Amino acid sequence: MKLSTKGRYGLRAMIDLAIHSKENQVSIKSISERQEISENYLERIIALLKKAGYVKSTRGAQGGYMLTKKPDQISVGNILRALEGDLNPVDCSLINDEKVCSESGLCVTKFVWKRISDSINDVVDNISLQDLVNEQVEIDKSQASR
Amino acid sequence: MKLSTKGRYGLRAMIDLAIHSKENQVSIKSISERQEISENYLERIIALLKKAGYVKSTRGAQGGYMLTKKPDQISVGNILRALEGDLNPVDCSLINDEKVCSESGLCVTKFVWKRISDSINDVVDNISLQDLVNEQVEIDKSQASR
DNA sequence: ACATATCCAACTTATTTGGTCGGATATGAA
DNA sequence: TTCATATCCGACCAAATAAGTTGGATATGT
Ligand code: FES
Ligand code: FES
Repeated sequence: MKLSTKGRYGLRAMIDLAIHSKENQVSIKSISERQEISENYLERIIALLKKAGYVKSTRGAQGGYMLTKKPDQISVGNILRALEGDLNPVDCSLINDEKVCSESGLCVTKFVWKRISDSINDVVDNISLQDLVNEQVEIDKSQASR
Repeated sequence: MKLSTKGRYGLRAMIDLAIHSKENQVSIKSISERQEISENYLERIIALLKKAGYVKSTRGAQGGYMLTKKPDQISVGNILRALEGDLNPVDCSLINDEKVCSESGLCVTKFVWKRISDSINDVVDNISLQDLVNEQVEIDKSQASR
């Protein structure tokens, strides 16, 4: 029941992008330095976010990445699902309508899984990237004044 | 972000025990047959539940397992945490006060992890084993009358 | 031309998951 | 007492997944 490093690193990368890509392109290298994540690995993570449509890129010198939308239009749920796949605690027909569970009619644990799933998705879909950026700005402010 | 088979099998085993261990001891073998879980593996899972204090055993012929408490005194959260460890999406100081996260003062993702964690635990702590037994009885009833 | 970047597939290594196996021990019943 | 039925328990194992690396191809501003 743990998120992988993809989800954790990827969320930090998106916060970093939201803060730094307002006008300029942001390179993998600079994110990697600020966030202390391996350049190579970060590249693969951002590729997933690009494929999911939350990030766009420009190649070549002075190139880099930017968000495709405003941070308040991207939820933490969007980001985590792009990186981790669905956030359901089990693969169950009731939740993701694949035909995984046989005899789902007799199954009672599915009610538990469904409620967990709903609650997780509810939380992450109601936190936007902008919310986290705001928190970060607050933290940085109080750090600066020490 | 998935539960392992331990959690899934274990919860089913506990429901089975709640239904069948009202007066008699219930053997691994019989649970394994009803739930279609390997005897050997189930044994290891139930050992965890025993260690956590939700199940007691009697050795030898006619032996087996019983619950230590009434099903309404055991929550799904109790069971899942005994089998899976904590249900937090990350190992973070804010949540489980191990000193895992360095610079937690600067970290903003922890707010996300905390809210996910709280919501999961809230759900599972508010479903009792008895609730699931009741659902199961309903399902069995409607199956019988077909 | 060249330094700076992204792009991308293949590879590697470490860890976790999902078991199995073999025996030791306990106990009710014949 | 013997035997079948159980739990107990540590060691072992294979497959899958996570986590990260490597090497090169391609694009582009200066
Ligand atoms: S877990 Fe999907 S129906 Fe039981
Ligand atoms: S994840 Fe624990 S402080 Fe950031």
